[in-house]
Amino acid sequence: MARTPASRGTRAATLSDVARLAGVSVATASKALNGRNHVHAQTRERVLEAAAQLSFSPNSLARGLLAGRTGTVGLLTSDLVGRFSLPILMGAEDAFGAGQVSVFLCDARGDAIRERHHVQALLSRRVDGLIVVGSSTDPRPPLADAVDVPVVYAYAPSEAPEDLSIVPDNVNAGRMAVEHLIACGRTRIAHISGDRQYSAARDRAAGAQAALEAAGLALVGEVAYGAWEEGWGRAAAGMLLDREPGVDAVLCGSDQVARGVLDTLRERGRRVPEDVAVMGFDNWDVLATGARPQLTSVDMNLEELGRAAARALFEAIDAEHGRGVHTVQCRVVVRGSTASAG
Amino acid sequence: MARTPASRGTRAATLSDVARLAGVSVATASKALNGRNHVHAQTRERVLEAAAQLSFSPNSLARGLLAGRTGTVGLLTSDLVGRFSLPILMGAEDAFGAGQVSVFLCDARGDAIRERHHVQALLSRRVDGLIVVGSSTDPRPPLADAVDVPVVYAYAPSEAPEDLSIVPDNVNAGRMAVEHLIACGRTRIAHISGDRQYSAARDRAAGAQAALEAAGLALVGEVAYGAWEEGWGRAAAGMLLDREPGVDAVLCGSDQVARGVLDTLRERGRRVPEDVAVMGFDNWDVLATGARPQLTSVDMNLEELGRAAARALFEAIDAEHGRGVHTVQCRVVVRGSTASAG
DNA sequence: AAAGAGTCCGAAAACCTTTTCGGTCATTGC
DNA sequence: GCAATGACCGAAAAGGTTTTCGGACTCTTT
Repeated sequence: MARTPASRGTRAATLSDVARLAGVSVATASKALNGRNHVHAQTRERVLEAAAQLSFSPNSLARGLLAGRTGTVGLLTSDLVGRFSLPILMGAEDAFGAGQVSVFLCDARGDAIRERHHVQALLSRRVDGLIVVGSSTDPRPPLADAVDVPVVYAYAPSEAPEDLSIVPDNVNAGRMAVEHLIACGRTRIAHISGDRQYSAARDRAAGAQAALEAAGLALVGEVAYGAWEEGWGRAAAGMLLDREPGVDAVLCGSDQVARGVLDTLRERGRRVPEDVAVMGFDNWDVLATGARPQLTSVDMNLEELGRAAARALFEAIDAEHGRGVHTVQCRVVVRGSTASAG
Repeated sequence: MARTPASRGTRAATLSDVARLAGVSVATASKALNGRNHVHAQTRERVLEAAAQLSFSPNSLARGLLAGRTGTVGLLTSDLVGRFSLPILMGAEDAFGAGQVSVFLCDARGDAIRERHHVQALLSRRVDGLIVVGSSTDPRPPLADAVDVPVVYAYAPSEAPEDLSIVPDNVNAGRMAVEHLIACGRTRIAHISGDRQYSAARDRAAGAQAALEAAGLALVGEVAYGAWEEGWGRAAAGMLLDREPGVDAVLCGSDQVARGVLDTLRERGRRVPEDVAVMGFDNWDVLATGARPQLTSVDMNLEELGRAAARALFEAIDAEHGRGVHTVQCRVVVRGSTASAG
């Protein structure tokens, strides 16, 4: 006999089946399985045994329908392929997965139409909350639809100030980077960054310059904005060495840029870190640990950001909705490219 | 008044609300909204209007409870952080998202206990099917629990031959790579690969050697197994040049290894591709396009693999369950590192 | 004008679980 | 022995949707 969908295995056991096998009513079975009041120990034992025998698993749909809560949340990303969504997603999944919450994953591909479609689908599935993950740290418009569940924006803050957003602290990241270079004894520090259109680039530069001023120093040359690519790093490093041969540290806007800078320094015969220290941002493992020497980088703690977003959503579901933009701190991961100058 | 969870917004509108506003019964409202038989056009219009006014969105829980189908699937990955799960996940999400299916994402972190926990949770949510994504192409044990919904294994095949698995064709990938190098006029081809423990490394090497034999050639030296790291590529390339100075092409086990090989070739004064052609596997964009010259690489079409897994799951849900291991073809992405030797 | 056909709508059951409330039984104290 | 109490169990409703079936109404045909 062909295995049609209807006949695939025996239909999952229901509470009625368990109750019948245990010789009790469904009400008693429910109470026994949920550890509720006033069930005789012996009866409970019978019910548990029956449930195990039928490998009973309560239907979450029915439960959710009744309770008005589903124990699910939606994770709406606009750019799954990107480097930054993933760790955030990991952290969120981590924080939720520890409890009883399951995560719906949706990728809007940066398309507003698709985003609305996904939001509608999630609402129809009665998610308890929503996390919206952006693909850059630039603010994004809030969700188009009116949603009656809590929403937390992660990485990219919402443009609406009354929304709750959790973002990395790029300004402080720039500050910490420069402070590390200064602690390594560097004083002639240049900054080769990525695309100026990105607030991440501007914020990091602002933080870096603030730290320099605080130390009574100034940047060597201007901030060199360009692209988030190795090729830009190579080219910009060449120009920098031509114009400012005395530079003793290069802070790079990303690890990709830093890889390019390292290449050019090597070719020009500058030793790293003895002659010039190099730092990146993002702590992208494959780039940072494959470099020669291994690359010191600022980690944005994205996984922690994801966990923070999940926690914030929990709180918003259970009680009051938080507001405004919160930041997650970053940290410097020290590797060979910034060993202290003897 | 404090906004308690109960008072957050007005409770979502139900079909009864719509029916009442339209002045019809819930049955009629349901039929009108679902385009069913025998509803007067004018009545339907009234219902649609009422639904729009209340921004009614049908409760998927109730629908799923009744239909026995939820329109959800579980995506169980063992290694979300890894490079390979993500595109597969993208492709699957893509194929599902086009329809009416939502995806539950779970990361088991490579832990069997956690995996069982997630499977139980997914079954309790009555998913219609399951995709299990491995973190390497080595076979993995099948799911521990008996599941009464279709399961498709992606990337890592199941050890059980009666399960349905969809994997990249690594043997053919190796073959295609060597054929490309031969087409570029190379005859003295060496192979520097990654960790021998991985079947991906062994399969690619086997395919490469088969293609060489078919062309009446032989590998220069032995296959150099090592680690999936740039450092190994640099070291192995050094040894290779010492032992086999006449080599005119290096096939690398991954793009990371290839980056290391490129570095050493440059330092030894070998021009790429004029003197030595270099190829990688994986087509990891950030590594391949950042290299000098840009790196020719074999793309495993992982996103297509994810789509194929989703399609296979669709079929298994609707009808008969397929069996055995299916492969997805890969393709060579040509860049500067293998330009034809004049 | 009556019968038949066709069109449209509504009542009710089904899906599965949880919770409330009432009922049964035994036990205990007087 | 009787009433009160407590322990345990079961009936029923609720949650929102879809579907089936029967009923009511209208229009056409003879």
